[in-house]
Amino acid sequence: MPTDIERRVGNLLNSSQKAAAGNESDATSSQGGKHGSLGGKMVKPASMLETDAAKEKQSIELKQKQDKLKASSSVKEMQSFREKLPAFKMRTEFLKAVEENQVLVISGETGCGKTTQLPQYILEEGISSLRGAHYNIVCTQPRRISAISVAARIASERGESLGETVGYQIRLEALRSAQTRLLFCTTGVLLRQLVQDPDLTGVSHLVVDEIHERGMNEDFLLIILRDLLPRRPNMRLILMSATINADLFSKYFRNAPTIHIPGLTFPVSEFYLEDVLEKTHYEIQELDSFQGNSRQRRREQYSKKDPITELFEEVDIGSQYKNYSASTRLSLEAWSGSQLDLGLVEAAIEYICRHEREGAVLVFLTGWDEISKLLEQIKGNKLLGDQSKFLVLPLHGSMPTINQREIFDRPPPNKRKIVLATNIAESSITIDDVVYVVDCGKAKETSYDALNKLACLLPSWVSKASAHQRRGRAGRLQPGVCYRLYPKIIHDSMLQYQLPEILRTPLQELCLHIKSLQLGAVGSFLSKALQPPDPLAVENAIELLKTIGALDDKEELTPLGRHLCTLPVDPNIGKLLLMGCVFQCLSPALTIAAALAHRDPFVLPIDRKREADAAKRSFAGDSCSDHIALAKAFEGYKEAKCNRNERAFCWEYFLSPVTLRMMEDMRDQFLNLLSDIGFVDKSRGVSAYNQYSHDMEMVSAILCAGLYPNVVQCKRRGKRTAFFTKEVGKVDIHPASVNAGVHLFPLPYMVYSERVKTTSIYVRDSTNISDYALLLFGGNLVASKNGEGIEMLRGYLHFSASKSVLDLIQKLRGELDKLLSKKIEEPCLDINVEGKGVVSAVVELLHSYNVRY
DNA sequence: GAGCACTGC
Repeated sequence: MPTDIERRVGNLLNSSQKAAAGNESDATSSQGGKHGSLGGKMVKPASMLETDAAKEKQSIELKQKQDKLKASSSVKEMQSFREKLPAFKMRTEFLKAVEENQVLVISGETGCGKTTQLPQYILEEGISSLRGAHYNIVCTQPRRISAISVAARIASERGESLGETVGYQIRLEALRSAQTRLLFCTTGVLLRQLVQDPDLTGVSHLVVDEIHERGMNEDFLLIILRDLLPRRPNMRLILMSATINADLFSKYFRNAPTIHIPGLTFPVSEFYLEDVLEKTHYEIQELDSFQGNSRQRRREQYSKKDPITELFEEVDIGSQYKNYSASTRLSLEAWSGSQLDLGLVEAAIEYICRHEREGAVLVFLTGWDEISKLLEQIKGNKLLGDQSKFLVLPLHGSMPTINQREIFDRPPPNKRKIVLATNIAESSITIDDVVYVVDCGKAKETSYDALNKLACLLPSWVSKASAHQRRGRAGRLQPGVCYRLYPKIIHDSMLQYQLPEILRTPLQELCLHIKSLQLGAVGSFLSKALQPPDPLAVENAIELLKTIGALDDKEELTPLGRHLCTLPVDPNIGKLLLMGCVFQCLSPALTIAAALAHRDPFVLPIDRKREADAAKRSFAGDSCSDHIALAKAFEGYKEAKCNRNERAFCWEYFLSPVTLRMMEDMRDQFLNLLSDIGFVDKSRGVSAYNQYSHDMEMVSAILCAGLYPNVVQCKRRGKRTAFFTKEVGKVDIHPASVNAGVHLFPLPYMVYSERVKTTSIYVRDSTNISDYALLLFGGNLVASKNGEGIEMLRGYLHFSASKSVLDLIQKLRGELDKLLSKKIEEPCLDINVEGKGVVSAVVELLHSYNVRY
């Protein structure tokens, strides 16, 4: 480091200490924190504030309105449709059970009407018996789309407009009013509401739908509810599950009674691999170990086969399949459970198109790569490649086709629609005209390796429940057929249900949420779960929260931790937001936080991926940062929007307009929350918080502050760079990153937000940062044992420099930490006044980096 | 040197 920098920083530091001493008397006072604000628009029934007389009046009005609507012809027509649903036969029994039991478990198969009818019965009955004003029914859904569509459906069945008696509330969007008595919301919204109202005082009936999916939010909610019920003896809890595993939930709630409702769907016949081979005469070729990509082969040999696939390899094909043709038996011998044979998929589709009646085909594949390859293969197929007869559409969460109407529309006559999808089509997207399903039987699934602190995303066999759900996608409007491209023996040995999400993901955000709801010690709280997570996974989460300063040694929330609780994002991203405010990089912090918390706005087109890659790189410039690329892309979008040119802009730069709009709303939400907790004073205008928004060094520094301890060491290996992290050693930069393929980096470290094991251990997003950024904004500094440097991350990172430089940095860091903890305790403190010298010293030091490593 | 399951506050 040049000596003049050392001198200047030293001077600045000295003057800062003087400035701080002089300012002590006129330090700004704290406004205190207003935690947990949701903008005051959440479940707070107007009835709570009203007198009994007013309630009585409201109940009468509700009944009069309902009676009037019931008499209308459209509602009568709806009523006769509703009476045909299997749920209708159970109406009386259901209402009686709700009356008599605090907890009730409903299991009902698809098409039985449980989601649309049961909450509606409670509402109708309540209003009819003049209890309407006292009712406040809340029904949770795991997905935003279902909260809206179910609420809309019920409003129309009742002949009302959405937002009157029936409404919905999802993040950043609500349609409800003072008259709303039945509210559909996402589980996440209800969990946030619990911060302000831990006893759900306004709720008379709580319906938790789709609990069989075992999402993290739903499992978390169930623990809370079991503890809450004794405090709310008048509240009713109804749990709804699509599968018949109701026993598990019933037992969890002290043997709560269960009601089963049969389904009403069209029959779907099914064929397994052996039948498909007989029908198609397709011959599976043995994977030749001497040919093809040698690396691929090696990987396959190293990776142990899963137990289900192994099981099939022990089957004696000759005797097991003696009634099948010789060619089928040969194919079964050659079949590899670990590698999907796209030729087989193609053959199955071709068979359907040649021999089956009309109707759309839905193909379940695992990911982008398979969809893309199969699409290419189909293009070259003599029959299927005819674009006048076949409309082949990819359907993947990151593909631009995701919002195209074509997916849902009926194709013109004599044209067959073929959709190549991931499991997005299993529950999130419903295509009504599907008659044929081709199921490869696998899906990419996250798992969490607590020992190595490693998240994995690997293809694995789906559960029987998922296979059933996929099959059901063929029978929505008429009888259908499901072609399963795996042997029946594989199906029979699949897990009954997928492992619950709480056992498959890192738990830091959940742990922080538990602390914010004051639910006691994290470990003992989670041990009460339906299926408690691995204690090591809990320990890892708590350790991380301690490392970032959200929890103290006693596992209690620190002032920083309390701020992080109010932000509906992962704790690291929350810290990024706070540091963005403090160091006046607010705009990029909001954008980057929104993208990391929601989804990447860059789409991944199949046919133009090189161009898409180049577009992303053009935003990054020479920053070596995916995060800065995000910020720049968003800036470009905002500018284009000012010129009413955003559609063309998104098209040109491969951005998703839907994701960008969501990001805009999320930025507003974050800004409001930051203002609620005092980190932003809106009266000063946002420009006051954007002084360094275009300063790469400062933006990188707040990224470091937020994303720590997610640090990668870049080590030069000849003409290339190799990357390492503390927990897993060598990692690779994800090929979709702007840093992929860069051989040499200007700075020695990276920070990242996501590291996932797929075909290799990848860091998905990264920003190249300097050692100064890490020394000032990373973890605690510890003097090396030999006295010749500084260590971080328990000795994993080592910084050596002259003693004078190290002393200086330690001193500056000490001042910075003091300033920051004061700021965290008093969010409205102006650090440019309070710590004038410290901030300028930090800025100067971050900019002094011109030494290439 | 080569890849991007899906939700949600």
